[in-house]
Amino acid sequence: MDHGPLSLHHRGATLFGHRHDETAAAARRGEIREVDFFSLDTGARQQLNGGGGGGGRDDVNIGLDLLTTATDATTSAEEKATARNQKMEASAVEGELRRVLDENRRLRGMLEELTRSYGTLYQQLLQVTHHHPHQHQHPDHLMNNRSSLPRTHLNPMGMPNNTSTRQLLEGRAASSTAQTQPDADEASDEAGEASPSLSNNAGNNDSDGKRKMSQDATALPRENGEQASSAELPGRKARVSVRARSEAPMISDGCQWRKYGQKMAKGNPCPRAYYRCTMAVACPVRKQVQRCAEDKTILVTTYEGHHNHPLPPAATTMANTTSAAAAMLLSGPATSRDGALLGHPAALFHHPHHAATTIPYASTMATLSASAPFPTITLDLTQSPGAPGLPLAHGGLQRPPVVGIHPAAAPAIPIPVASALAMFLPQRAPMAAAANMPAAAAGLVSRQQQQSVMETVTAAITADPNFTTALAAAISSVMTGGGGAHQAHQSTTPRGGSNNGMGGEVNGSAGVTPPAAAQTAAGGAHPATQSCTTSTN
DNA sequence: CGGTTTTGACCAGCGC
DNA sequence: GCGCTGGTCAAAACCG
Repeated sequence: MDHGPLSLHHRGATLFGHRHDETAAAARRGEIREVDFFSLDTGARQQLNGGGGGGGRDDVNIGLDLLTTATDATTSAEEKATARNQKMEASAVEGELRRVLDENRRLRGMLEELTRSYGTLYQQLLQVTHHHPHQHQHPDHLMNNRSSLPRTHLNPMGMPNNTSTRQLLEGRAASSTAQTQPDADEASDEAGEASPSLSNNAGNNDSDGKRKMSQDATALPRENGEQASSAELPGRKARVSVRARSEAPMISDGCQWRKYGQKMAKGNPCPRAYYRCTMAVACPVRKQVQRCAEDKTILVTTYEGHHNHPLPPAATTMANTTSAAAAMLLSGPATSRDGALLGHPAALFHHPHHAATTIPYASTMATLSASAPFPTITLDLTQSPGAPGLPLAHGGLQRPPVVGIHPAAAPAIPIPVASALAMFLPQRAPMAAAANMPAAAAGLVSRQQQQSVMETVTAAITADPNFTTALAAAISSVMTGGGGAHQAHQSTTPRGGSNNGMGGEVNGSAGVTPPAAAQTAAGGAHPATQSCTTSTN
């Protein structure tokens, strides 16, 4: 705001004057994205054209001249002085532009990066959660009672579902815990979840059933005709709440939404808006948008339901986040008690060997609230390490950011993000060993290799200011290092033959489970998330 | 004109 | 049973 015409003016000048060097350099550093560049370019041009009929362009030309004619021998001394001044000004402008560029880039890429990062993180969390033996200590019926319903809502944004992830995990878990029966059931469960819900809502009108619709609609029919057990716990639906700083009335998550209601919620002067997805007919996904009462710059978006249609790549990032978060919420110990929910992942993350490892750029708190009417996980994207309003200030670390998992009624337990990865890594080998894996497969993730991978992960994350890239690289390293075990586990899954890990998931799903495949493909189509998505799936 | 937003009304769940 | 609250519906208004 403060930059106003000046900044735009500067942008224009620099864009025209330095795009060949600075932009290229920035592009090499990965700091400038195409969208940012062109948006700025457009904005600058608009500003230039709109304000003074080409006057801005003259300034731009001056800027160009500064660079090209400053050493011109034919320039008069006066012109040289002027050029010198202008060059200094250009330098200042350049610096200002860099700052503005960076700010603009961060703002524009904020949501995408956040969602992508957290999607990845929570897929990791999901995986870790599934590693936890507690999950398999619960009887199958308990799992069904609690998890069947919510799991139909696990993909609030219709991400490539967690099917592949869960298959992977369940495969590991099955081999690690030897409790194959619940896993098999869950696997079939997931097969059902991966099935399209298109047929489900084909005859469902909004006018029929009202709230029942939102429950039944999200209780997708299983592939084998089995009905989701939504009726078992009609009042409990998984929700994923995302807190993010945004001046916009609604965060752009890649989906199309139609507002169908607005309500004044108790205790909040800001109205709560209700949206439903309009990307497909009868898509059951809904979301609520409300500003935080305490800080109106914080936008709280709560997702609920499961898309019954493929999503654009942009939407899969949020899908990854919300779905994995919901999965983490719901795939924990088969209990709705906060303490248990807390204990499960927290115990995992407080690994003595890795708890001290931190990732510099993660900056969120995840709040599990199972005591609410709906089990809700809140992803707080406002816990920025940088300045307020710049949740992903790439360079502005001020404190070790953490991911916390805690019940609503308890103080957050900060968990170093790398612990998630750390826990993800070292657990693989022990789990593999416990699962009586082939020695060759289990040996792929030896202690030393774990350490090496961990170091690689840490190095990648700490070296790259781009958290997403770093995380992708980290996870790629993880998957590369543990790929053997991974695939060995994968082969134990009911559908392991089709989904042999990472890239295989995309390819395999493309012809196996059409809707999930479409979603998976959509997710995989995201250039930046591909490595993460496919790796973790 | 079709899609979206607005807004009052309705309904269900829950606590007292 | 009653009131409160959250969630949804649906008609009217609005918009491109």
